[in-house]
Parts: sequence; C-alpha cells; structure tokens
Amino acid sequence: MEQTAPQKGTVTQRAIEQIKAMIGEGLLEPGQRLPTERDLATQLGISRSSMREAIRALTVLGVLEARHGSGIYVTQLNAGDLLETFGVVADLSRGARLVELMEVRRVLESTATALAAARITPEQLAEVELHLAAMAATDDPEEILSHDLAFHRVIATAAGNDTMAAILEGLSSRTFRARVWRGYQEEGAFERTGREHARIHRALVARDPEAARAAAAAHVGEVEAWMRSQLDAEPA
Amino acid sequence: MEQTAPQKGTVTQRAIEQIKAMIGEGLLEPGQRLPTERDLATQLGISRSSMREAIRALTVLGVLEARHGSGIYVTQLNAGDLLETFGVVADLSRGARLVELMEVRRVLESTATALAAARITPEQLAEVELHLAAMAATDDPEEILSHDLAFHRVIATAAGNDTMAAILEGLSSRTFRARVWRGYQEEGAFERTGREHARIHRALVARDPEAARAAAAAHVGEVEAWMRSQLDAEPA
DNA sequence: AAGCCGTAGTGGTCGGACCACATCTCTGGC
DNA sequence: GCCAGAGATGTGGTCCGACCACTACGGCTT
Repeated sequence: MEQTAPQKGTVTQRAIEQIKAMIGEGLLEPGQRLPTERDLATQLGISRSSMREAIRALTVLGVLEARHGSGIYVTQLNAGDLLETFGVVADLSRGARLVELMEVRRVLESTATALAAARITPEQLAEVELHLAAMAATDDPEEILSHDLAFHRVIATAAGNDTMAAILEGLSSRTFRARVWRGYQEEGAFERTGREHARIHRALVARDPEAARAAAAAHVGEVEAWMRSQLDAEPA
Repeated sequence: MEQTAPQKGTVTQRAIEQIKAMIGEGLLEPGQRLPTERDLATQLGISRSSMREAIRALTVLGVLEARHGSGIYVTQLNAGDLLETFGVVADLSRGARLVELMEVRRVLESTATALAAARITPEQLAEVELHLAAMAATDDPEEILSHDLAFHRVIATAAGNDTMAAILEGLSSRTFRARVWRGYQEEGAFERTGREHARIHRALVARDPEAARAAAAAHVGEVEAWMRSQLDAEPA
C-alpha cells in the first residue's frame, strides 16, 4: 500500500503546497517551463480540474504565469511579482485599517527616502525633477496623481531595496490612492503637497538623509492625519 | 445585443475582479455567505469550473473562505487574513531578497517595538516576560524558536497596529525563521540574542520608546548583518 | 532564402456526474 | 413532551471528457 499523500486538506491545497515546495527546493528555477497541466495532474495523481485550480492559485500569488497556447512558467520571483497581491489588501481596506496602512507607509516611505538621499544617482534625481515639474505644470487631477505616484516610485527605487519598493508600490496602488485623494485634494491640500514634494526634493539634492526622512514622514503623515480625522468624523 | 462583458482577459480573471469589486463596493459584507458556486456561475454567465478557479484564487488571497458542505463566506477581511500571503514571499525568497526582507523587518520591528514601549499593558508585559523566561529555561532550539516568535508577536500586537503586526508575522513565518536560524544559532549567537531580548524587555519596562527602537533595530540588525556576510561568502 | 500556412500541442472553457460533508428535518422511542 | 438518531437536502470537492482559442513549429510554396 503506497500512502504517498497522507490525506490532509483538499487535493488542490496539497498540489499547491507541492509545487511551492518544488520551487522552494530549487527543483523549479525562475523562468522555467513546467510540464503541461495534464502531465502535472497525472504526476500528482489528481484530476486536471483540481490541478488547474492549484495553478490558478499560484498564478494570482505571482509565483506562476500561464501563457495560453504555450505553457506554464515559473515567474522570475521578483519582489514585484510576489508582492503584487499587496495591492489587493490596500484596495479592500477601509476605515481603521486604511490609517494603519498609511502608518506602515509612513515608516517605510520615510526610511526609503532617507536611503535614497544617500544613494540616488544624478539620472534618477533628474527623473524626480521631471515629475516634480510635471505636477506643477498641470491641474488635471489624473495627471497629477500619475506623476505623484511616479515621483515616489523613483525615490523608492533609488533606495536600492526592491522589496521595500514593491511594498510601497502596493501601498500606493492606483485605486487605493484615487480613493484617498477624492476627498483629500478638495481641501486645498494641493499646494501643500506641492511644498512637501519640494522639500523632499531639496533634501535629496542636499544628500541629507535625516532631512529626507523628516520630509517624507511629514508628507505621508499629513495624509494620515487627515484620514484619522475623517475616521473620527464618521465612524461608520 | 447585450455586451455586458467586454471580453477582456480570461473569464476566470473577470470573475475574480467582479467579486472583488462587489466586496469593495460593500455589496458583500465580511462574514456574509455568498450564493452557491452554481448560482454564482450562472449569474456571471460562466461555467462552474471557471467560477471555482476564481473562488480558489480569492481563497488563497484570504478574501473568501470555503466551508465544505456549508457554503462560501467572505472572511472578516482582517489584516491577518489578507496578509497571510506575505509569508509565501518570505518562504520563496533567497539570497539578496532575504536581506531586503530583513531590512524591511528591521524598520517595522523597531517602530513597532517603540510604539509598544509607550502602549504596552501590564498583562502584555507579563506575557513578554513569560516567553523571555521560557527561552532562558530550555536549550531545545524548536522551543526557543517558538517562544522567540511569540515574544515578538506580543510586542507587535502591543504596538496597536494590526496591519503592521500581520506583516511582521509574515516576515517571521515559521519556515522562514527556521531556515535562517539553522546556520545562525551555530555560531554562539544564542546568548547574544538572549541579551538582546533582555535589552528590549528593559526598554519596554522603562517605557522608553527610543531605547526600545534602538534595541529592536540592533536585534534584527544582527541577523541582517550575518545574512549579508553569508551572501558575500557564497554568492551562489 | 523568405514568407506563408497548416498542424500539433497547449492552456481556457464548458457541462455533467458523482462523492464527502454539514445542516436541517422528521421520526421514533423515552 | 422532549431528545436522540436516522434520513433527506443542499453544499463544496473531485473527477471526467469534450471542445475551443491560441501559440509555436515545421514544411511548403514562391
């Protein structure tokens, strides 16, 4: 009697764990192509349907990538691939957790900005200035939001920690930011964010990590404080 | 001609987005029971197989929960539920990204410990001391690891930011920590971590946030530095 | 030699059948 | 009358087989 699978959980869950384990043990390298769904199902002794569910699960986690007509591949397992799901959290959060997320962002963003102050390259600094100018040149909220995101993305990248940058990216996902901004910008917070961005930029130019940390913390803290007030106003 | 679905992406992906949107718009409350798989499939005009893949995807993301024989439910959407996937990232990361993750953990853990110093309750402090004593009382690595995790978990909880605590939890997932410790503890780092824990505890007792921040940063920083050296030693 | 086109192979979708489990209902005995 | 047990019902879990949509490759045509 061969009892290779000790019957724990659903077969799909088992398949997920097994594939994860294969990757963890290095049996499957990033970018590598997996056997076909049909073969995988046979190998693990389950039906193709169940195997497909397992693959779909690992796909949304950013571990696998399915290309129609071609095959299933292991992703590069970059921080960005794996942390994409972080955006889901931000999009589904409301009320108190939004504030908590902003607190996390404040901590990480200020650290990232401080690191960037020490490490940013002239090219990256030029890019920062480009987005800064673009924000000042228009009053289209959509465009401003777009450059705002890019502004912080460049800085996060310049910090040199891809993982941290990926997390911050998730905490700034488009729908998330759009939701916050909707009410925020209507209170004349436009020019203030402009000043704050300028202050961050000055700190980067001066290569002053502490000033950069303070400026970034204040910048995110402003939004955080506003959200806190909103939360108190209508605790629904 | 009704073209409700403008044909973008796979039907499964569309189903995932639609359910996510329903939750985002508040049509589905946390804890609420969804229609049956069969009904949902009919409503969205897709097959049950595809719907099941969508449900499975949202299940691994911690958004939905399927109970065999009972139904499908929206989770409480707690930070813990949604950020459980964060552990996957930690488990699948190697080499440089491990160091990056530790850097993120250092930043968040030091902040959380600082917050805890200001907010921790006597009960929580007693729990901290309990794990501290337990770690000193045994030399079984498994048990020490267990209490080490609990030690930091209590502190993270005491910080009052569930989201931050959930992220730190993911960054300390059992398999992740076990992998790091395997080589780490063999270098006489046992007593050092003991001293570091004691230092964190003293800062908490003294309700000194800055001392707590420094102690936590040093604690995580030690491991981080060790990992960096390992990375340089064998850049494979 | 270059481009076209057919074909085999792959993931994507579908429908149906059956199983395992949870829950409620109805029955029977106490 | 009440409670425990057996049954019926409905649910998610698994499997199968078929077909569609797309990609990639190779041979064919020009």
